[in-house]
Amino acid sequence: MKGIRQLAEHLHISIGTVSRALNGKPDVNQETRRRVLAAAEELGYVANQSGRSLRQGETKVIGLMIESSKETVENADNFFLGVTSGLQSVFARHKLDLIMLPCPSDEDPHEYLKRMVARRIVDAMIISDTRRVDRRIDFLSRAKIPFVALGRSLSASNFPWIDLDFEGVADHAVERLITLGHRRIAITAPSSEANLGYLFIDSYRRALERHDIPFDPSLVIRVKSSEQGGYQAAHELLLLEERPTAVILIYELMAIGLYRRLMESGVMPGRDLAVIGFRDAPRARFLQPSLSCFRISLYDLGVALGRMLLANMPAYRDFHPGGERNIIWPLELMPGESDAFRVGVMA
Amino acid sequence: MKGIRQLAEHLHISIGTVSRALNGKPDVNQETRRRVLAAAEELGYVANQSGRSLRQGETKVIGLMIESSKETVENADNFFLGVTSGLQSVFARHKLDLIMLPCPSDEDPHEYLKRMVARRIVDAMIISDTRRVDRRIDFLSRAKIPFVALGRSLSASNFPWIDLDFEGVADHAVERLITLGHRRIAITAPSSEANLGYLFIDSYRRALERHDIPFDPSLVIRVKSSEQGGYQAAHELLLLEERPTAVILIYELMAIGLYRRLMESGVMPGRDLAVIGFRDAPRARFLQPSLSCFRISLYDLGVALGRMLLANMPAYRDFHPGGERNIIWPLELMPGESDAFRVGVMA
DNA sequence: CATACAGTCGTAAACGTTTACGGAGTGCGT
DNA sequence: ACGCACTCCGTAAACGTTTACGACTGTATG
Repeated sequence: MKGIRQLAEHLHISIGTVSRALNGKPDVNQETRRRVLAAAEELGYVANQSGRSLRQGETKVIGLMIESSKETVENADNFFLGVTSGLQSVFARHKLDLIMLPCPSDEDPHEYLKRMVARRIVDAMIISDTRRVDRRIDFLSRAKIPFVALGRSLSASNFPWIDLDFEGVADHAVERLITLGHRRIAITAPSSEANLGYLFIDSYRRALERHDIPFDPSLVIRVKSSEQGGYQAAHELLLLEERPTAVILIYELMAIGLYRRLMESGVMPGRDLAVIGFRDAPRARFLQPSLSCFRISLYDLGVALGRMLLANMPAYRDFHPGGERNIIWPLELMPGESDAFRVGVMA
Repeated sequence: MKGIRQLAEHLHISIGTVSRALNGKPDVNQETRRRVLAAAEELGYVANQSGRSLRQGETKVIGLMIESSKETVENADNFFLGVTSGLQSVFARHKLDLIMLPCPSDEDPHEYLKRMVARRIVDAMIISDTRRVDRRIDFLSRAKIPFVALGRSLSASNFPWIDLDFEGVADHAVERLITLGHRRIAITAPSSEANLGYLFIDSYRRALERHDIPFDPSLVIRVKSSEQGGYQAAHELLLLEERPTAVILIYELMAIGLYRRLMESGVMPGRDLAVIGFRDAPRARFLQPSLSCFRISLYDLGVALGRMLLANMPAYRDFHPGGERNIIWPLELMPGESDAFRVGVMA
């Protein structure tokens, strides 16, 4: 099957009518439409996207840009795939397809994005891993390409984004640990320039100060968000002269390495050191001890992202009216064994 | 910047010349080309992909289809992102872009693939998670769409694929465990219909029989390839009347749940039960006990996949001559603590 | 001096769609 | 008999490129 022309010839009708029939336009006879659809099905005809989008000026494809930097590869995990299903459930209703655009690690994300957008491969964009200052946001705003960002940024004052509630997590975690008697609480932060690190630490600092606990920079451990990073974090914790009694992890799989390094020194997580983690709670439940973890529903997050994006696309705005332009995505604590003790009680 | 026409007008030359200059065609004056390139850079012109691919009949885009089924989401992990970097390093040299096509979980993979291919969004395909019988392979072969599969299949007799050396892994693992004194060796298999499970078990069975150990179906544990699946696998192992002394895991993160369940019953992995795993060795090293793991270089695998694909694309064949049409991808054992004991010695 | 040829560029067709426009046919009321 | 509204369909232009072809120079060759 070559194109709509062959299909039209096969049916002995004009190509215009075939197109209208396939696209559900009103002015076509019921019977004709039936025949066209049947023939298309039979011959396996599907409209060539290049021709269509050239004519219409839109591609019906949404891009989800992800960075395959070394660090992201190590911890991206099921994160994006989880979000993807939520996104697709929203897009499917509008016959929009979602593709993932992995930015090569040796290419500047901003250049990559520009290329993809300029080539008109997608109509709209979802970007992630936003930097503190992120040129992509200015670019997309200026170019008037609909987009949403997964992650806040200082770059533009007003653009649509959803971000995880890092502040809430840090705050909640600190409060909880303090209630359990902890006063010396360490925290891990990513070594990258992603914005989330700053927010996480800031909120941690504020929560501490609310309880008159002075902020100690040596308790902020900058390591990679991976098993290896967890191992290294534990290593650094053990070297501190005054050892903390609790640690907050920014990524749950770090607990694997952390646990190991601790045990190598005879320190038992969940008894000698409290641990609280972040993100994938189902997984955290199976650690030993199970990790107290702030859970996030990736599917729902995807749905929200999709809705917000459509609200910013003129062609779909009516289906997804208003809604907030920014969302701080809440997380839910799933208590585990890793912090289930009071300081000084067992010691 | 609208299109090539505006660019041409701005330069006071014809649109044909502009196109030739940009595309490096020979019959254009050095000085003219310089001016065109400069103007394009300045005005930020990038060719509209729809127009280009409509004319040329190719999109310069390669699709990597991944399934976001529940199970894949849970264990896909960094696997695809790792492969992706290898693929991109190959494609970059030919100005090909890679996009990931996540098949929605509620859509038939075959239908999804057909849609994507018919819409001409991509020139070629890399498919993964091949089924034992996989209609996608017949379809792509018949439609003459260049493709490679990550995973064998029984579907077509002769198509390009690369597959992990499941047989080698199972074989090697069994041999190793037998050398260490084990006679009763369990193994996990995915509950899905992916082909890898069959190969894995088949080879395991053959290796056993080579040593005159009868195959015991109750030692094949069908669980999900996730932490949860590992937990359940351990649970089932503990219920067996004659408990095995070793287990082979098809996915390394299963060890988390497995370890936990074992310890809950006072069984120490690496002392009371030997464990060997599969795939991501850096991560496995940080488990406690560290997991003996068959390592796989995702980047190199991506490079090989990319090369094989290009060898099957007429336009690029000359750059990537011959090469094997099928590759069994070797894996390397990284010994850990999880199987470092001899049966009966410590008991 | 005629011819050939290389170098450079403009012209226009083609790729596969969608869609504005208008025309053919029908039924109905005047 | 005529106009009108309505339904359905065909025609052709347009989207932004690439590229075959031919035209036009200037230079070398016979």
